Amino acid sequence: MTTRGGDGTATPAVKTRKPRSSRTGRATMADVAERVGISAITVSRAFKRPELVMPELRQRILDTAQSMGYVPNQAASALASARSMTVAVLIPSMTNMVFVETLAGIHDMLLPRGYRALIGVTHYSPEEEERLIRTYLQFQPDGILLTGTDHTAVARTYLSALASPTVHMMELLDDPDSLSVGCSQEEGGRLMTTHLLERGYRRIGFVAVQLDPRTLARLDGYRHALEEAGLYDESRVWRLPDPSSIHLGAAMIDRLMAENTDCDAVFFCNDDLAQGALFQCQRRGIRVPDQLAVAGFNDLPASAWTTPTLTTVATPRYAIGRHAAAMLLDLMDGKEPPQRRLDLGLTFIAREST
Amino acid sequence: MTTRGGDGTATPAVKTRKPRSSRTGRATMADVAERVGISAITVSRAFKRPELVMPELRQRILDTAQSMGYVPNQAASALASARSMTVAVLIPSMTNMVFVETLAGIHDMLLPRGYRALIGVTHYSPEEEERLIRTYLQFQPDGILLTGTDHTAVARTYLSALASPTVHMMELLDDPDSLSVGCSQEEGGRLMTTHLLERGYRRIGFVAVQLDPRTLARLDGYRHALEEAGLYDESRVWRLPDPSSIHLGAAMIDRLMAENTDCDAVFFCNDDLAQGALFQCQRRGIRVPDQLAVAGFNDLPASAWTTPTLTTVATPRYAIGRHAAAMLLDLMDGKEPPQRRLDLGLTFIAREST
DNA sequence: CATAGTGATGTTAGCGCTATCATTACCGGG
DNA sequence: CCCGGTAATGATAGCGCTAACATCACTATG
Repeated sequence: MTTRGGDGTATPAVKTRKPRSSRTGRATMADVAERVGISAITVSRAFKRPELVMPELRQRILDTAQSMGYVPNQAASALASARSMTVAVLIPSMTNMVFVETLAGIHDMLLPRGYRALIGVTHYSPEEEERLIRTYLQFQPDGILLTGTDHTAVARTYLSALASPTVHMMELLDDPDSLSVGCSQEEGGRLMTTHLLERGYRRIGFVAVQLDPRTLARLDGYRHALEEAGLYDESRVWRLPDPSSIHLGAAMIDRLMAENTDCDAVFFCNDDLAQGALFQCQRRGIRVPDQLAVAGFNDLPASAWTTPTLTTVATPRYAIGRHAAAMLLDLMDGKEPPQRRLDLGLTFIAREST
Repeated sequence: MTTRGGDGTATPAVKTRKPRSSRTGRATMADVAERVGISAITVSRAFKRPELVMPELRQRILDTAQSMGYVPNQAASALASARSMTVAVLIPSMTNMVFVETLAGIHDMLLPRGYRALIGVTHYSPEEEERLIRTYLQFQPDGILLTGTDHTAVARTYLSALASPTVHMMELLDDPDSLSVGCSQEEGGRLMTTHLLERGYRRIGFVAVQLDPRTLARLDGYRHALEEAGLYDESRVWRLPDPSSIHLGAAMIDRLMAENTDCDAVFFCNDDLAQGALFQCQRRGIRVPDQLAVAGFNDLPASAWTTPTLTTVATPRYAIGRHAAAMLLDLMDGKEPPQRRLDLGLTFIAREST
């Protein structure tokens, strides 16, 4: 007495097992197993838990698989095991070397452990980030790496509800429930400003572009340092929402000259801008640092080679990527990482431009 | 009379449906269907084929899914439909802007069509590329984008056997079975060399680094142009396997000076090197282009700002990414692309350094 | 020499979704 | 009023793999 309709299909038929090669034409685990004369699970183990299979048999399985052009199906594996071996990584930009180097650190830590990174670019927009989180959650990532700490409310809901381990990179979070690896952008801004003060500059300007949270934190550091010295002047701060570029840095020099600024030093929120500024100063015959000091942030490769070389603050982005990935690996293994908030510090680099 | 052993399990039992939330704690399609009071397949259709579901029902499904925090499981979808909606993209380097911009073009074309890119970095090694192809084939990508045309024999076997549509980027292939989008690197080398000859330079050097096929093709173009002019001299060619960098370009200037070269112009195989060379010339007081002309390749952003500005050849890498992705989309739709070999050309840019 | 232990392999069931076919309701035309 | 056609939804059966348990052969132990 089954719920199905009586005898239905005359007889269950010969159960046409036609294992050889799936729909897609690719060989399956069952095909390999049949050829070797064993069961599929042993093939699975030969790949995933080699120590459980006798060496000679294992070798025979691998050889056969190779000769049949067998490639494991990751989707089937992920479905059956509930582990995608994938980490979603969201960064604001791919044309900014800072994030690319962070990615390199992440890759170098994840790949040897068998994890793959799924990279998404948010273009500095929390809304786009939310959209990407939604998309990438479909891949059931075993972990998530996010840049920065400003996410939309909906994004936060997704992340907490689905409870994939998540680590925030670049900025540091004080919330004890969250994990973060980075450095204090505010301290970086303060460090540079203090240096400029020590060098005797008194009318220090600041150029902020993109206006992402990290840029604004640097601006805060700059402001605090100048306020403490009683030298902060809002009129020496330029805020532009445009994306950063060498071109924009050069244009800012033109603008400062046109506005007849009284600045004796300008702190650009990153090295791209500062390099553009140096190039334009050279073009216009503005003597750096005598007439105008120029400072940057991040320490890009070219900054050690411009004329004059650029004073800047080096950020440990490769290390940030590595450590964030390492922290995530701990979490994915169910281990508690040594620290939930890892400050990797900054390195101030004094060069000729100040 | 079934092949299975008689009545076996006493009665088919209550078929313990415990649908609410899967192993992973996430809501499944069945959960959403149950809540709405419909069958799972309709939920599937509401997401994938919305035109097949009545608008009000569809809205009710989407709302319910949203409220339950339902996220489709991509692995299950891929397994059932044999479509991963994923494209594997292999590039040689991520710190080289050229490839990053290619990636941007690929993304911009694929994402709106619902495809995701799985990015792999080969570090200019065909062996590493082969390894990555093997790894990424596990994801059953619906298409593959490769950089360049030199792949290992094994890699070729994988690609032809598994027959995922594949497009080669950057270089052009003459093989009518393969698809490629790019520009002629050889022509680029020839273009620049011809320009230098026209400017009156007669002792033109060439610095090749990394020694990847594209660099060597540029070198070929340089050699052919000089041979035609009867001015080729092997002693003016420097070949270094090192990765490209500003630092190396600067070091090459030192080396040329130390070797007391008679070159009146040097064609660097890319802009990074050429920029480093310009920086170092400035440092050492070598007048460019009077004393020594400097030329690059690729047209990076900074090349328009150095002192002097850099003569170079602009490569259409963003367009290459876009067109390669478009070609792949055609193939994945089963359509034959308009052309199997797409030359996007090059733009010669004369500036102050020559 | 019975027994528990260990190592190697197999059986079964089901992950969450979609292809395929089936079903149902409703429509207009002859 | 029957019929075929269409639009909307459902039932069933897997996709290819692995978790969990089962089995079997062999070894060490008292």
